[in-house]
Amino acid sequence: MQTQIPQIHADRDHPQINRDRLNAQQYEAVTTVDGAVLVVAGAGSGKTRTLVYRVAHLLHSGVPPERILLLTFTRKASQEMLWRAGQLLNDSCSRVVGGTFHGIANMLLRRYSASLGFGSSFTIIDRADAEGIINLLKSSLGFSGKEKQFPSKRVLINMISGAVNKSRDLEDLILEQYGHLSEHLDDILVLRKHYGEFKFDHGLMDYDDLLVNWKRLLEEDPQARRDISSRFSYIMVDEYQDTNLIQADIVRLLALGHNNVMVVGDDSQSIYSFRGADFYNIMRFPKLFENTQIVKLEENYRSTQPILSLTNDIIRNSAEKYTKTLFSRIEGEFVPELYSARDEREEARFVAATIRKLRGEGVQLENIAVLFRSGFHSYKLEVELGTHGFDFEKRGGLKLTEAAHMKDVLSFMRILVNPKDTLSWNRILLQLDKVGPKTAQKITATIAATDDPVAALGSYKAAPAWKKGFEKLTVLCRRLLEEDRPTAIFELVMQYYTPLFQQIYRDDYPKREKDLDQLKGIMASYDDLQSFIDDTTIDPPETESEDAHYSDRLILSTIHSAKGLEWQVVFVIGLADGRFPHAAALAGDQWEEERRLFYVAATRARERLYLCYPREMMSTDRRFKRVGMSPFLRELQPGLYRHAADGHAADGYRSTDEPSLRAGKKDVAFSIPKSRTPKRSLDDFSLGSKVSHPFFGVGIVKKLTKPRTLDIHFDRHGLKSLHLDYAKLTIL
DNA sequence: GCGTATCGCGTTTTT
DNA sequence: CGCGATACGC
Repeated sequence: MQTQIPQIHADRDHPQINRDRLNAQQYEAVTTVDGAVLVVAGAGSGKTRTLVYRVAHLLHSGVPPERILLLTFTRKASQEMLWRAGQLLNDSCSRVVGGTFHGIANMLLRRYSASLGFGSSFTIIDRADAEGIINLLKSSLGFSGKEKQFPSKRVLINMISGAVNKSRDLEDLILEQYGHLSEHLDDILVLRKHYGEFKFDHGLMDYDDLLVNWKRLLEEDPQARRDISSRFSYIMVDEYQDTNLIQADIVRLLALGHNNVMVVGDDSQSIYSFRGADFYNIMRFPKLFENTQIVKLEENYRSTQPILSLTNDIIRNSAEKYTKTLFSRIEGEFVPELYSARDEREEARFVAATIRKLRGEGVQLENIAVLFRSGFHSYKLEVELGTHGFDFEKRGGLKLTEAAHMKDVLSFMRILVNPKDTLSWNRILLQLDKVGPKTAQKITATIAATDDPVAALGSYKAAPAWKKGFEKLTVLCRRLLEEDRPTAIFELVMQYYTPLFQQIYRDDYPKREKDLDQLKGIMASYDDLQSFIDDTTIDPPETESEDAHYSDRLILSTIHSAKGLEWQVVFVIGLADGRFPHAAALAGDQWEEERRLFYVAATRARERLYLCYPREMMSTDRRFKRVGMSPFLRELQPGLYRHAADGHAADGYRSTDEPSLRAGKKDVAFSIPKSRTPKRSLDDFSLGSKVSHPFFGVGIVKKLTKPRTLDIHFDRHGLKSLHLDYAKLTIL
């Protein structure tokens, strides 16, 4: 390992680069202008900084800004980077093209729509549209009987989100994530086929379609490919471990003419495989591009050494290809603390009390974050913080535009942009009193069959019960067609929608009203509807409370939403068995991903890290159930953390029933499933043997069917066909 | 057949 | 809280 930072005095570059420090590896990455570069960088090792400096360097070397393409995970990230690069150059980087794969895809597809065989009026759908699609598909296909157990919505959300793509097929996904649902595979395949047709007929595009069509454009239209790859002669990709195979292909195709690609990533921070991301893209990169230069960044500039020692231990067992040993020269006497709480409420109290103490020591609230695996894990804490008067902001969970009332309003904008958008028509019609799924379906079918939806709407004969409301809608649509200013459209829609809104959400409409106000503000900054619609689906705005500019607030966030960020103090809560890793995570790849998720959480901390878990949690039948600490905590070496010294905390811990912690490494094998596929053989199960499944409960083995599949009759759930590699079965 | 009110139950992660 | 099942009313 290198022991000294070679200080680069970049005199031959520009003076601004001098001000900040770059180590030798970063400098190498920044200044390599030609050819493919893979930067494998650990957490907190200056990935962003490397990209920022590279943009600055390219511009300084005379590369025209519009020839640089910066692809990041969120649009915010690219804006932030370009802003920083601009600071470095005392200049603006606004002409550098930066954004997400999906955002850039959208931009290009609008421009080249002619050569792709679909009209330019398409609307983009997200997971919140899944329900509407399911309803329309179900009624038009007449799925019958079986749909009680039919996991259509979950699976459909996966399709929309791009977890299913050409390279990672639906069948694999079902087996991996819904092993016990494999009996529905045929139904799901039928659903998928019709879903594809449905989208095409109604000008809808999901996340995967954006990428697939971008790739098609590059592959099938040589002229477009040449245009695009000569337009962007320097490609940079951040968070490369979160790209899927289609994205990797797009990068390859983009660089076909020049090979100037730099990707930055960390295989041990790959946490998005459920969405189709494949971190092997990092391993494949050198094969894709000849003479790839590999740069490793191993110094961590974020965390103190005690924190780093612990986080290194978290990933010690995971099988990573690019082994990095992170080190830090930031000293710190604070050793990460483990707090074992009696229950969730006490865990919340500990967090609140510790935060209060930290504030007393002068730590600003905005420098503290509480992270957790799933959105609802913070409910108890939110209550607790509320009573203590702490101001907090929650990240993760529903996006602003995914809320029902937002979708309602946006539907009007969407039909104006894309009159074929049956999904939005359906939503609008459902708002009417006495109009349900069936009626809405009939009307949308009529509308879809004509070229002039509004005329069709006008001549549709309404039943007396909902005639009045329907006529109002027709009038609104006519008036909307005469407007093209977004703000005017918003006003018209609100005039119509407000009474309905107050009726539909009469219990809590005041709260939702604020969101609508916010939408008005956002719309005012656009002058055409199309780009407004695209932006809000691809990159939904955050929900903002009234005092958004008052920034001294605690952050509560899912770990996924905390990616790439850092705080002085980080609490990770809910580190209990069954909660983290998520109960449905299977041994093997999914288990490893959960471990990396924990790694990502812990590496967000600069100075202080608190790991907390409750020993008792509410289980499904409203009873309290004792739970142990997360297996990921149990496998840590005891010397790397200490127990929170806070009053009753220590006592609470001593009395627990978890000897494995004190015993340390010795007991590790006990709690961790053998990694990769736990090969259990069929021989272990004989006909008639009694087994237990975490969800279905107790059952009897009835039949051995396919190679590794069992038919089991469960007392409470009937006959299920389970795959040995995926179902968590215990022999009783 | 369709729409609506109500109760009870379970909640992964998201560009 | 949001969603599914269920019962009731037109």
